[in-house]
Amino acid sequence: MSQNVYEPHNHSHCVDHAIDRARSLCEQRGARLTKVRLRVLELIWQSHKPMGAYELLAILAQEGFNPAPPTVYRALDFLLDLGLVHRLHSLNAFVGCNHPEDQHPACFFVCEQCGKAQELAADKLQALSRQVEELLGVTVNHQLTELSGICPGCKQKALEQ
Amino acid sequence: MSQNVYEPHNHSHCVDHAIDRARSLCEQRGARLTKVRLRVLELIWQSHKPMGAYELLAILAQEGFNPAPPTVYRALDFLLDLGLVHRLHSLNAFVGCNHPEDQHPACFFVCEQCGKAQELAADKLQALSRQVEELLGVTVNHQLTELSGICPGCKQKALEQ
DNA sequence: ACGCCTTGTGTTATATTGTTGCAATTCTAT
DNA sequence: ATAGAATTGCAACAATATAACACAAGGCGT
Ligand SMILES: [Zn+2]
Ligand SMILES: [Zn+2]
Ligand SMILES: [Zn+2]
Ligand SMILES: [Zn+2]
Repeated sequence: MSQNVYEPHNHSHCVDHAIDRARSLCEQRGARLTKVRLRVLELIWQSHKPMGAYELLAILAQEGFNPAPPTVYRALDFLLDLGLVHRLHSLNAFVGCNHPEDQHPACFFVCEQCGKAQELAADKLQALSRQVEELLGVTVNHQLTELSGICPGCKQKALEQ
Repeated sequence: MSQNVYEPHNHSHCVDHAIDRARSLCEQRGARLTKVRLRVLELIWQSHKPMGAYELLAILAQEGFNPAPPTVYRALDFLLDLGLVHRLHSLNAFVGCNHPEDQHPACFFVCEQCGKAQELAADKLQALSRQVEELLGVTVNHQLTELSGICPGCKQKALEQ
């Protein structure tokens, strides 16, 4: 289990670690972490709130990058392939992964109020996957669980009003 | 656990049951299962392959319904609210639910080859939900798990070629 | 350094999916 | 009958994602 993003924490640690791991993972895999790709990853890690492709694109455009959709989608595809980010389909958004080294089924809780996403360790989910394989005789290739609701902070704010 | 859609079965039973339950659920809730709504539900149940909104719309248009996007999205919203269909975000598609009576976290396996979707009983998932609530102090409102891979039939076909 | 191949990028256009707003109609209940 | 609510028709439009093709940059053996 990773840290809890709903609690105060030194977020620059999140960012630094993410970028470091991205660099070493790329080196290890012989992949090129180019300027756009790195910048997209940085932007995604600016907060724990998943970002949309066009939200990213707008910022890239301001910063002088080629302001066309393929720019950001290519970078995102690259990052997704390496496991450096996850895609949250229910939000059409992307969020950084905090343990890209090992492939894993993604599981996220997203606060419907503040939008922050917390990735969860997926031991149970791996088990689910195996169970489904036995039950149906299928082979599972991908798996994504998306939970949403209200985080403690937003509950508190709601009470105060 | 529901039946296995990857095995041969009398599919008209699936359809009939689904429509019957839809009618009684609507009556019970004082909701109106209008012509468009019923037709959309029927179309969705034509197979176990999730259908896209515009795929549905094209058929509706052929059948003389108002051929504008809101037509189908409104019907889908209605069906989603009642729990008669589930939305598979990773496919941008919709599939019938086989036990709409009780609200439940959705869990589907979708074959990447033939596209058929099997809904799975979610005992473990309900447990996951509670676990996440305790762990993070959050309240879970929605939950969706989407698995994908290859079903037995498609494995077999692959071998034969 | 040179050519060669692979990978990444620029550019334009287009496809797909989903929403908003408002008027007209139909249903329902008093 | 009539008021209020739910449903539908209609016309734009917004948001998300991909295709196709040309060009540039980097990596590699010679
Ligand atoms: Zn952080
Ligand atoms: Zn992850
Ligand atoms: Zn069936
Ligand atoms: Zn269901």
